Amino acid sequence: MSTVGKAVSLLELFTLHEPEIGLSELARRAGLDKATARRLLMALAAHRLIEQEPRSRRYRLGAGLSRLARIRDAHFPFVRLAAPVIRELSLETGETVHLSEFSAGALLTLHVELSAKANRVNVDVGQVLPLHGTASGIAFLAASRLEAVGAYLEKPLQAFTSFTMTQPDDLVKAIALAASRGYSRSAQGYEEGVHSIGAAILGTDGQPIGTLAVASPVSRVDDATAAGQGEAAVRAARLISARLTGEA
Amino acid sequence: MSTVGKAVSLLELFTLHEPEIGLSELARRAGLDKATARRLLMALAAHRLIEQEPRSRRYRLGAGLSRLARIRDAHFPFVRLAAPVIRELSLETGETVHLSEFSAGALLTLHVELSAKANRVNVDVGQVLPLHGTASGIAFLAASRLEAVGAYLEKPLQAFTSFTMTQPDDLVKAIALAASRGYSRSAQGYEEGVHSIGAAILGTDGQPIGTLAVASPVSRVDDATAAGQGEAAVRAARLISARLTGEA
DNA sequence: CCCGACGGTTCACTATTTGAACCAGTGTTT
DNA sequence: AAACACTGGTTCAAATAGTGAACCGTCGGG
Repeated sequence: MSTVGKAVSLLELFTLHEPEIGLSELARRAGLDKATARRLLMALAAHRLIEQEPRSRRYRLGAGLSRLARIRDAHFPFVRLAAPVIRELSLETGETVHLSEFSAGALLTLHVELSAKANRVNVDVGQVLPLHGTASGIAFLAASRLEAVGAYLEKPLQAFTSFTMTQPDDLVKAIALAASRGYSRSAQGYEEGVHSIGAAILGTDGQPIGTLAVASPVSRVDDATAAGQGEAAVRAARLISARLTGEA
Repeated sequence: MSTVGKAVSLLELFTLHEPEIGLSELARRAGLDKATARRLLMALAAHRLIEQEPRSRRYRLGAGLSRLARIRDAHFPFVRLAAPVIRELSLETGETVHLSEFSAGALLTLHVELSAKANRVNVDVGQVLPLHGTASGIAFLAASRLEAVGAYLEKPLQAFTSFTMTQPDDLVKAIALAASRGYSRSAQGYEEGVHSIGAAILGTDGQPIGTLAVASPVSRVDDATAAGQGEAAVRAARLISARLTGEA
């Protein structure tokens, strides 16, 4: 791997649950030598992508990231515009709702609004979702150009659970159904016990740029509930699309 | 420079005003070979810190940055908590107000709320402010521990304008005055024609973590105006500090 | 139809990165 | 209090990864 890749993978070790990590631990998890990890951290720190807590000497993500993200968000205010709609949808459905952006062949989870219920689905910001096997992915493919779908189906489809669709034919049917309904439905295709309803969010050129999904425990969802969530998800996705393109 | 440093400096070429740049332009500005720049961009793109617009083939900052920034902000919600207060202060004073975070020996501008007036001070997100020579810096030093101030004064002080304080003695006096008043005042110490009032924002341990500053054209500020801005800045800074530490 | 941009690729050369072994400090266990 | 097991941090010869001049093909004016 390139040294740049190694440096970035150090950044990716930090999570919402573990925002500060020590040198040895970082080196261990990244599979790097301590000396190497430190040199990379110092290089990142010089540009403020990493900061070191002076007292504990532990490392954390730096202010430079906030800065760069602000530049990106100003140009492409996806999360900023979508967040309130996601929140509203979560309150309306009572379920966890997450927002993903398409990036490098997969969906990257950018924002999550958790259900208030005790029995809820937990999703982490940063989780990478495959296009097949998740409701978000199916919804995304259903809104994509046919050639993009074809290219994706060329590659082998990894199974994540025993429910994951791995046959291109099955996937094509699911995509067609999602296209006709406007939303996708998927149960346990990526994680056991999770039911999801997904809808695509479109950019200015009409191409999908991301998705939102309502995620519930399978036990809580029947066909009628799913249909209701679907309608709500489509409305929310359309609202975000409209705001992105400057309407409303 | 390390390859990591080069890669990050590519990221830093993107600004609010120029959020998409082509390969040759990036290489030129970073002082890198085209082949090198491309390899670094690919490494960054693999981790979604960079994206490439498929049509124009130009590069832009990637979704991975939003993700990492969200992790940082969740741990350390500085901008999120401060932004509304900054906005309020800008409306109240009618002037540009900017928020900075201390990082690696300097203040990094994270957020700006511009004045509605035609004749206003413009500040860019990402601008790095020195501790001496800016109202923000003086306010920060005034809230810092004495040993930190001493260490900073050891190093030579660069002059940015003919008004920049470069004598440690002068700086000590300015810091003492700021400490007694609660806010700092600086005219044209960093940029010609700009008058600023700064106030420090304190973290949970009582140590300063950043500043806010009201920036006006010098022509618009007399002593009474400055005093008013100072009081307002202190109130705003205290409010942000309180919110950071969980109060209010 | 040429010219000069552009994005992208190749490969011999070389400079940067690597990691085992080494400190020093700290807190726990014996 | 001595031994231990961690931690963060440093060094330098060996090896790997990075570099850039020269090369495509393409695009858009003049």
